Amino acid sequence: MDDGPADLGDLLMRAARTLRRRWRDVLAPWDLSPHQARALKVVGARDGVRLSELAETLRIAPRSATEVADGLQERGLVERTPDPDDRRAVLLRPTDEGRRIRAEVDRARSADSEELFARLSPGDRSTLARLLRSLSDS
Amino acid sequence: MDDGPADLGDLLMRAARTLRRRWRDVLAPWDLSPHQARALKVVGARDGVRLSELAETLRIAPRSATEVADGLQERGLVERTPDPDDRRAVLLRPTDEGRRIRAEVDRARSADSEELFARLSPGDRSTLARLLRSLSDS
DNA sequence: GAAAGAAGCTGAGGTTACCTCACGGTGTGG
DNA sequence: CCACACCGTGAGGTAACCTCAGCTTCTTTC
Repeated sequence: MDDGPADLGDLLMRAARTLRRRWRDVLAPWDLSPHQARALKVVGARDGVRLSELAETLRIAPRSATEVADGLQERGLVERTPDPDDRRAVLLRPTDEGRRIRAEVDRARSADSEELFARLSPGDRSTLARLLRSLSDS
Repeated sequence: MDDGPADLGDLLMRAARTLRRRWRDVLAPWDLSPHQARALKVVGARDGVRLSELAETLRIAPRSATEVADGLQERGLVERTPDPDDRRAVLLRPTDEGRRIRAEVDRARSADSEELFARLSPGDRSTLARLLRSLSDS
């Protein structure tokens, strides 16, 4: 009942938590962790992504990217192929199944996002976008 | 350089990540995890907090609250005292040191928060507060 | 005024998602 | 061609969660 936190930081965190929880729920049917979903999206985005690129994009250590890739590969969503240009490197690319799942998840997520932000008027939404944009990163 | 994500959900997450990272940095001097800091704040808020209350406030399992409390107790920031009204229960209360640290952290955090949100005009700040509030939880 | 059950905390042990370090295979600049 | 940097991954560790079981203590119910 106390909608207490007058502090903007708290409010931002709280809203983010709501969104994160929702996203987790949205993802549940596919049994993907948020990170895996994000990785799948990255891998699907352009064709052939190096582990190191994935690590950088996800902002995790290279070793951890290996693990995320393992998880996705076990589920048959991505496959590892050698990089023809650099035999040290491995390229990740989505399988057909991976592409399909990626599309489904994308759809579900944006539908959910729509639903959440439907609480705001269009004007409010664009205001929010502007404000959040100016807060991101330095 | 790509301020790419047109999606409000992404923007919100991104802003939250910025804030979270900052908060972690702010906390670093005291070697406290975000959760510990939050717990310390809760314990300091009203005098004598049960483990179970702490768990509920932090939205973690009771067992996990025990661990958070352990951590804080090891650092000498809180102490466990038996609840006079219910001998099953344990009350957490801050030590003097705990109170001191709590105040310092509070100050540092709100200073940092100020600094971040200073990018926005006062009007924008209150608009943001309103919008975030309406997004929180259901 | 017991006896049954619920509630409070914690020990034991597991999971997840990270990490660092070391290593073998591979490119690259002097 | 050689020293060095870089790629992915095995090994092993940590932090922060979790569930389940167990002990102690209320509370309710007959």
